[in-house]
Amino acid sequence: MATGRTHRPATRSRGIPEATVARLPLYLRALTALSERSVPTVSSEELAAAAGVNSAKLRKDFSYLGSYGTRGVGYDVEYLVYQISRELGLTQDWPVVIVGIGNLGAALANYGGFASRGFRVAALIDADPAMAGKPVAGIPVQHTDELEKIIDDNGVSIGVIATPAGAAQQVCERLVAAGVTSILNFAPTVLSVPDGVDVRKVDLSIELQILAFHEQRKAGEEAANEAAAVPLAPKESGKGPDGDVPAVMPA
Amino acid sequence: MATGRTHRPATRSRGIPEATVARLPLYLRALTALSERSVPTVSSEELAAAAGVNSAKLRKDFSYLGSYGTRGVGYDVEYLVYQISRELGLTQDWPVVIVGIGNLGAALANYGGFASRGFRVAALIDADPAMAGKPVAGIPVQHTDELEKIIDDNGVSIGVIATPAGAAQQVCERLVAAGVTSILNFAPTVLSVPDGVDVRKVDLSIELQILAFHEQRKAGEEAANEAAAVPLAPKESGKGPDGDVPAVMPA
DNA sequence: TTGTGTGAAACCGTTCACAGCA
DNA sequence: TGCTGTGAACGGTTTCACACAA
Repeated sequence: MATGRTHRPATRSRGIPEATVARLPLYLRALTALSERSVPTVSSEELAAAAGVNSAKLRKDFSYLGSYGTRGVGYDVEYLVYQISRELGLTQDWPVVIVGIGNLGAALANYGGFASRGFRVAALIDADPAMAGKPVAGIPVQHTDELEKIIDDNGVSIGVIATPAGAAQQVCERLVAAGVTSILNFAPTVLSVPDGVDVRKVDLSIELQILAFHEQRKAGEEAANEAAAVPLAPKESGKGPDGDVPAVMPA
Repeated sequence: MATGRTHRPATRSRGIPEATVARLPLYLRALTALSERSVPTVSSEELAAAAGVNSAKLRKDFSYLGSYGTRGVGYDVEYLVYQISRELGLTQDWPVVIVGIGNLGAALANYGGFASRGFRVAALIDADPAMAGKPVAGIPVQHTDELEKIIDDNGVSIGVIATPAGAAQQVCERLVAAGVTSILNFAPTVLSVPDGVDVRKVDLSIELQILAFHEQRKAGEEAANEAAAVPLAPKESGKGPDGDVPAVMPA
């Protein structure tokens, strides 16, 4: 940094906790909104509220990046936007390919927030020959045969898999073999990848199931049909919500 | 349970750790696949591999549900499928509404895995009057005006928000006011909800940014242009990836 | 002998509370 | 005085390692 004498990097760069990394985009979004409203500075309290976290967590998170911020005042919005962007690697261009241009793939290609923040859809790839050449979100779909060439020509290191579950592992292997080292997986499958390749998954079905779990608990508590404090009660009698155990039983 | 004498519930039901709950759908998926292949039993090792976790974690997770499983043998697949389904609340029907039928909303409506596992798309809702009546995934889109009535008539407690960011908070408030207590949010905004309402968010842009962070780190390590072990080196000179700090600087 | 179930230890993330700087 | 930056306490999660049941 040219003029950054007052800001010593301290714990610089090595070992930002994963939980913190996952929140940086949240802070960045809140800061960008403030920046657009030309707000010059924010306190940890205000920014935390905008990002939906508590202020202690936010301050701790920022402390891993260095001592940006002025005691008694707060944080300089523009400066923080830059620092977080740089930390996340958003000051560079990330070409991305989307494989599997069904409903979801098309939605992703059209998603605006995708193209903002440094990500650029370099290509859309689908296995269906009938799709080839058809433009989606202004980008012509290319056939899977071209996958390796596309990755190579565009220097793609991030791939998005939006194929059916059955095709995902195979697509993943081709992406990795072609040089992709980060994968965002929308297919409902566990992907096996070699060391050094990052996979993040987004799974609608799993999210819904987690919600259902909590929803069921709420319903159960609400109608407190089981006596409130029964730590070790027998309650052996058949009391399933909708029948009993299925045909097959364990030994 | 009728014949479940051998399986004492132990820690039953109260307080399954959140991290465990989040993995149950993963186990369920792996078990369902085994079930379809008529595999009668699995060891923790095998199932863990299929679910992409390690076996110690899996056993610990299952221990919160009770002592299903036979020492020296493994777990009965069908029985576990049932127990996890019940724990997650998937033995009952969950009507779901999707609000915002753009590219993403349509993709969600068409997503098959959605409709499986107990979730049923009760209605599609959009603010655009031109969409009203148009069928998406075989379900006619209804106008936002009908939102409260739809929630009420169908006893909906889970809502999916796939609107633009600007509309999300307002839609959220209407859903909550109408009785929805679990929300899956695809809009890139922080939603404010009253206590007792669960929100889970899915954010493509955030996932990509997290990948970019790690990707950048890999690139930095690979080309180890900064001398390997320099814990407290000055390195003050301008060395930004693409220029230096922006115009606005902190005090 | 095999593989589950689980205390105990190690690890990570969050919250507290306050010293210290502008 | 106000708000950041951070050590220390806390709580949750993962891993270890082994007793114990089939």
